[in-house]
Amino acid sequence: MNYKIKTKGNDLILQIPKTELNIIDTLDCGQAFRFKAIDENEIAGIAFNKYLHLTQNESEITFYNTTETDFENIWCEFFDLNTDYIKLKKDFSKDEVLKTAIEYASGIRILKQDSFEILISFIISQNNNIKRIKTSIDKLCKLYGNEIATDCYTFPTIEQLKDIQKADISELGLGYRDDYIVDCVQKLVAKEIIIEDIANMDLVDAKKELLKIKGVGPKVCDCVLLFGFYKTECFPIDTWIKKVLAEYYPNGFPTEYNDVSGIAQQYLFHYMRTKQNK
DNA sequence: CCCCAGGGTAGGG
DNA sequence: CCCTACCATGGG
Repeated sequence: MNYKIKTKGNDLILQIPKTELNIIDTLDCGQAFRFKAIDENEIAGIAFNKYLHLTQNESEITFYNTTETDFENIWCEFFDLNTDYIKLKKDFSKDEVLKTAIEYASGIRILKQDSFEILISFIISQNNNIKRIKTSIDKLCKLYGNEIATDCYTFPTIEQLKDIQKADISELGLGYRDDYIVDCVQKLVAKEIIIEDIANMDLVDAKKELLKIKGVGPKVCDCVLLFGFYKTECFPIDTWIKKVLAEYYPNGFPTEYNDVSGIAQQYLFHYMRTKQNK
């Protein structure tokens, strides 16, 4: 990690340019669903069973009530701080479209999130919109997670969800995705799929495992592998990326980025989805 | 009323 | 292999 940290009372300060980690763009660009922006430079939410409250200026991020131990054990990896995004973005910027998307939101990084949380979240995401995905996940956490602060709930564990039936989660408003969540939990509880093992599999086997779950197709599978297992060669193609490919890459996405195309994908996704409103 | 959303399944050709 | 109707729900 090339960035300096210091403590200030109970808070921890990370010295990093906003162009290398923008907390709002990163936490609220559709890869995570549990953070809410408070204003332009402030955001809070829950990840890895911890409540995280951040503010930011051009050169520093303040992690409120955060120990150095938690930073080193959790947040350093969570924000992918050991990857050189300056080099990545330099390579990406040889491509004009990517260059535009990166200039639009250069502080996006891929979050290394909990694989079970990502699996459930992206099953919910199918043919759905981000606002509604967040609402459903919030309800799931409130119903089955632990309250770690006032009205702040952890994402439930497999154990906490092990007995759920379709009727139990009808209030989440998932529609037909009820069955998919139940099927997923049941396969994990039965150890038909062992989620920890997927991290050590090659891509072909990992995909084969995830595709056993109802409601997991190629796109959800790629999202789970990218956001939940940091398989950066996975390039999820949703409705927005379909538009990107149709509009800007009629001859296909450049193969030279194959091993990190998933990271490039996130800049393109965010650009395409939000450029009109900014 | 319409269309759309970080798509997938089942069923038919 | 490909194609497509259908799938609940809420936001715009």
